Amino acid sequence: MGLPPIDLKVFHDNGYTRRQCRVTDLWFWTCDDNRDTCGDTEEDEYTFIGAPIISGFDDLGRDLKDGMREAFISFLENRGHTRVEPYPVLARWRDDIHLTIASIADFQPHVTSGAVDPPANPLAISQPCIRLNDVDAVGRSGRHLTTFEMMAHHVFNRPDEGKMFYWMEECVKHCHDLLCETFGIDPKEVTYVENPWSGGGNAGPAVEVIVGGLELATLVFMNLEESETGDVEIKGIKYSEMPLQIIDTGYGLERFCWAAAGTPTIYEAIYPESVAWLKQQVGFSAEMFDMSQSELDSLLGEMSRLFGIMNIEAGSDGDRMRELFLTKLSERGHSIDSDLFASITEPLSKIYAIPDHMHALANMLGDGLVPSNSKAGYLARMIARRVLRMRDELQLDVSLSDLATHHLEVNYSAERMKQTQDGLLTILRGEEERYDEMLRKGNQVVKTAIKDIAKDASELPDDILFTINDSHGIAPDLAINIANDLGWSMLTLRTGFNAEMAERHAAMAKSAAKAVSAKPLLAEVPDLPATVPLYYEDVSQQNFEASVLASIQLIDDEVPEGATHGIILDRSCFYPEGGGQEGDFGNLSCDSASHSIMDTRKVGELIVHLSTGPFEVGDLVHGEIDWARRRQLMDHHTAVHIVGGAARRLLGPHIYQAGANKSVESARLDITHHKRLTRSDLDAIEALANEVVQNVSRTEKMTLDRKDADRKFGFDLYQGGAPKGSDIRILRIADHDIQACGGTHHDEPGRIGQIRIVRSNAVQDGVERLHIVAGQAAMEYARGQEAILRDASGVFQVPVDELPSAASRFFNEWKEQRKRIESLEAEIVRLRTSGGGDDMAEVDGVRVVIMEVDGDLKQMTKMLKELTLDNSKPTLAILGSREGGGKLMVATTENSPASEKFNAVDILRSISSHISGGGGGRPTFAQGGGSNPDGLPAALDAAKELIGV
RNA sequence: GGGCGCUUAGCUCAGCUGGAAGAGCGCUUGGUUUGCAACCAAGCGGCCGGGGGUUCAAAUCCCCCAGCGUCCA
Repeated sequence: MGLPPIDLKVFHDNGYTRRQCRVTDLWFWTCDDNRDTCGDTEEDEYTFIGAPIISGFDDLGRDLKDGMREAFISFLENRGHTRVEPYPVLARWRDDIHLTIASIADFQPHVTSGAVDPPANPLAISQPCIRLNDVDAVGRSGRHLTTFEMMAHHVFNRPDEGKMFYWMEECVKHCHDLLCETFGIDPKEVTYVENPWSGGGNAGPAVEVIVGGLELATLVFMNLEESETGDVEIKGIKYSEMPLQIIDTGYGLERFCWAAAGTPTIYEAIYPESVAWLKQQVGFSAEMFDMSQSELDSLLGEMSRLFGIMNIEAGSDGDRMRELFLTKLSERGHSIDSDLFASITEPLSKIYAIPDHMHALANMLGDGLVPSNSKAGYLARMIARRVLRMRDELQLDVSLSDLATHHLEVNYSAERMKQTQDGLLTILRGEEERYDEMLRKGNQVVKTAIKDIAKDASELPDDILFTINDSHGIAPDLAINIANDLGWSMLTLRTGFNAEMAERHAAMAKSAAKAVSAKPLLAEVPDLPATVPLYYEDVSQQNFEASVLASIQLIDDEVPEGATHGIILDRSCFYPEGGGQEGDFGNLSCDSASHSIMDTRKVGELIVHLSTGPFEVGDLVHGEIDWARRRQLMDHHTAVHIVGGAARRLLGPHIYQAGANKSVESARLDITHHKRLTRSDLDAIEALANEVVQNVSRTEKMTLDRKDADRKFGFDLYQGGAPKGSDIRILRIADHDIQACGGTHHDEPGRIGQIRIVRSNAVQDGVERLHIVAGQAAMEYARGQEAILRDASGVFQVPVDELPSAASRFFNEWKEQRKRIESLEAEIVRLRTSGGGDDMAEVDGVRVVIMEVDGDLKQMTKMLKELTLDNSKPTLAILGSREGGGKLMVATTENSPASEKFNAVDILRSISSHISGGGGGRPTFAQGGGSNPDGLPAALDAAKELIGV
């Protein structure tokens, strides 16, 4: 069965009745007796355009948003909710999404799974979000945004534990009171539409709150989880009730602002200064279209009302929509043709989209994101490029960083930014440079791609357009523009091409998405209590006693040579591989057996020792870890934290750990940064890191509940990835670096001794990998480097400090001498062929040179050039060499009696059998080789005979 | 994480159905010019990113590595 109807006292108390929508068939509640649609249909126009439906707000833009947000949250505070500060827009605490797409995302997965308590309960928040799914509709639909704030009240109920804060009845009442009392909305304008929600394995009843034809809020009551035996069915999937029952609401801050402002589009309500400024920069005005201002205003107002009922989404058929739109417009007394329509909406949609995109960029970069060619960074780059493209199409003479400066000034609240304004602008300048470079290269790419296409062609082959887009970043319509400018004036882009390309990308992504699941280490994971880790209590503990709980044959191929059994103990001070730190090695022994431990890994909460042999369950064993190895791993791990902190202090707040690895030989730390690091950057980081090693006497370690950890240190804690579970282990190195980390670390940084940053390389755009050696490994690295220098200086016979100059001198001399040899070889050929000796003859006015020489094909080529390139001396030259199994080359002077009389390929073919080979080439230049160098004289003799000399 | 592309003279790039390494700009010298710009002529300048393989022969085809770019998750 499906969900029962939502029938609440609050509806009846306010005179609402339940009806079925004539258009959508959905059930809804209304107090307007004349209403027979749910409010969100193709027949329901916006009622608030030019007639604000929310009262009490006179501002626009940032002030309006601030006022609206505050009104919302303080309303809920007065009703027992706790205000919670917004989370970052980069969802660093999650490994499944890059961006925060909803307020509930803040609490997934740990709070919504029940593992961790929420920061407050019930709570109120206004969470900045970014969604790029509908990016194409932004600016065109009048209401789509890539970035918005989702205002929300959330409740996490545990009825089984007697914790039931409130459910549907109270939730809808809060919502209704807020709308109709605080914001003074006429209840007749409000409809509540029943529309069950499901996604991600959960589901529940939900109510869409439609006001004035616009969906202002959604109230979701998530109390179901997917279950084969469930008794509730939604969209063909069965669900059953779950212990945690969550209220997930979402109120669109910007939509509330729009309804309060009554502007033609949402953009004018929240970015009024930017829209006005851009219009002025572009020169967008009524005169542009031969209209009076009032005519244009009236037209735009009518268009916005229409936008409300036109479902303009990404992927919808643009041509059909336009036709429909124009028809409806003319029904309302605005007869315009599609050209005029386009000339108004095209620039306008860009003027609207730019502030939205700039806001999204400010949110992302403000959170410390570095643009990149992959992952979250790519999303920022994509938005930046959209802005630049729109700017170019508007022919705006403003840089991206100028746009940002303006946006931050009029629309942004800088106290939200972790990144500095300077840092943000620097990053954007870099992005614009890249964009310019891409365009410049793109021009060249288009030029070479189309050079074989007929000038009067009307379409480009799909493959060319796909390749130009995918490999060079030039969108198909831009490629066509470029081609038009280059003289292929008939070319146009087929309608729907972009949609086809998107489909093609989707298909590619689908076929590439084959899950690579890790092979299990053990055939069967035994049901045992979690192994008690001893390595956190005392990081320097090297021995321990424990009892064997299981001894299981290893099945994975990916185990070290010799390891046969996985030993599970009740406790252990062996550190299992994790957090980029490799596992411990060592030894386990009891009275009857002793085996080496080749590696240590974690399976669930069990520490598995990879042993070279079995133990009996119940054996009491003595464990001893390979201390030199562990100590080196600790050196490297602690060093990585110190280096990361040093990089952040020197390079900026956007420095974030993007990955790390710590082995015995060295450690790697990947950091996010927008520029390549120079050696002097590395030197500075290295120097600061070593200062920390010397000056910070102790590291601080603590374990906090997740919600306390979040509150105390924020989300920069989770640099090493999103940790699981509710307890967070934290390592703090003074104020230098604070991170959640499950690795083993020195209590005293000084024990590391020294840190060297060996080199850096780019692991992807925007991510730089630092190669680090610390402690003993640093020493060994230095020794190794010195040995290399000694060996090299031994070869050159110079002191180490003269190596660079000696090497460049030798290299230059080598180049010069190579050239000298070439010219000498040519000289030898000249001498041997100038005197009229055995090597030279003449046949019908053609000089014939047949001789054996030294050298490979390349050298022989030089000689041939010497012989045949002089047009005043028509020559047939046949050279042979014994090198590499025997080589033969035949050439004639081009466009001369020699080339008319002799065919080089024929001559070569007829003599190459003597050296058991073949070859080919052009009629004036043939080359070949064989496997019988001793046949060379015979080949040359045969040639003489053939020519007749 | 996956796909695609690029790396050739100081710079920007052709050449890549394997067969004599190119163009434009810059540089040097000479010519022309009162001088400059422009123009003309000649010249200098190449481990064709690195390493392996296939082949008589690789800038060109195949594999690996490095650097860079780009599209998509």
